Amino acid sequence: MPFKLPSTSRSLPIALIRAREGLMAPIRDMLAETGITEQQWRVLRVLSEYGMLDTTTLADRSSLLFPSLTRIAATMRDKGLITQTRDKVDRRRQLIEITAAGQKIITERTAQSMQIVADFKSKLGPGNYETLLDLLALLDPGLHD
Amino acid sequence: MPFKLPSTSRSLPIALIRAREGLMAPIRDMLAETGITEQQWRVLRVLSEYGMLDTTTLADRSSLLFPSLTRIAATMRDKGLITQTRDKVDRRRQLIEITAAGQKIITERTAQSMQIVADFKSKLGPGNYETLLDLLALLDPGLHD
DNA sequence: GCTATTTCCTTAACATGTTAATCTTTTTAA
DNA sequence: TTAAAAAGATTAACATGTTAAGGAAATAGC
Repeated sequence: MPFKLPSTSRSLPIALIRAREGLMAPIRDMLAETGITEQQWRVLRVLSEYGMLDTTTLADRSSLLFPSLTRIAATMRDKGLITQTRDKVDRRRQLIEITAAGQKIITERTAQSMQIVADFKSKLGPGNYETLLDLLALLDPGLHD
Repeated sequence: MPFKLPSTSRSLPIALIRAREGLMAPIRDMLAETGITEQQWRVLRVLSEYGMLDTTTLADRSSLLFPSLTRIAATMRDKGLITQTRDKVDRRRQLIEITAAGQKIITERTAQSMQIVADFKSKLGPGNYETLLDLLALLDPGLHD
C-alpha cells in the first residue's frame, strides 16, 4: 500500500514553525532594541507575573529546558536583570527574582508589545484568535497528560 | 494607563512553542531510531517530494535559515543522505539531491510517520485539524506579504 | 545512623537559530 | 570592458535546543 505523507505544505509541524516565525518577527525587532533575546524576554515576563520562583517552576512556565535556563540565567545575572539565591531550607534549590533593571525593560516595552499582539488579533479576527489558542492548547502535553 | 500584557498562559508565541513540543515528541522518538534530526528529516521530506533543488529553494521549503542549511547539508552529505553539485551554468548555485540511502529512510518511516499524524488528527477531531492549519497559514509571512 | 535512591541543578557535547561579515561569481552600468 | 553593485553561498560568533552524564543535597528504608 503506497501511502503517501502529506505534502510538506500541509504539514502541521512546519505550519507551526512558520506561524511562529511570522509572529516573532516584529517581537524580535522590538527586542533587538533592548539587547535581550526572545527567551530572556520570556523569563522576564514570567518573573514579572509570578514573582520569585525556583528554577524548576521558572523553566516550566517559560517553556525552556533546564540546561538552557541554566545558561540563560547566568547571562541574565551578569546583565543585572535577575538575582539568584539559594533556598535556606533546601540548599539544592535556587530562587530567581527579577531586579529593578529587569522590571524596567518589561515596563518600557509593555505598550509596544501589546500593540503587536493587538495587530495579530485584528489580522486573525478576534474569534479566530481565541479559537487558535484553544486548538493549540489541545496539543500542549502539559495540559492533560 | 497601566495596561497589562496577557498572562503568559494565554500568550500565542508560548502556545505555539508548547503545541510544537507536544507534536514533535513522538516524531523525535521515531527519528532517534534512525539517527537523524528533525531538521534533517524535513530536508529529506522536501527533497523526496520535489526532487533536485537549489539551496535557496530548499531552505525556503524546509523552513530553514541559510546558514543552518549550509551546516545541515554538510552533515547530510557526510552521512551519504544527499549529494551536492555545482550548477554548470551559474557556478554560484548549488544543487542538492536525495540519495538512495536518504530515500530509504523516508520509505521505511512513512507508515510510522503517518500513524503519528493520524493520531493527532483524531485527537483534535478532523475538522479542527484543518481549521488549525488554516489559522496557522494566516500567520505565515510567506503566504501573503 | 547509613547507604541507596531520588531530587535539583550544572556541565558537556553536538546540532540548530540568528545576525553580521566575508567570499566568489555574475550582472549592471558607464 | 571594467569597476561597482548584486546575488548565491559560506564562515564566524554567540545564544539556544536537545540528550546524556555528573555532582551536591535531601530523603527513604532498613
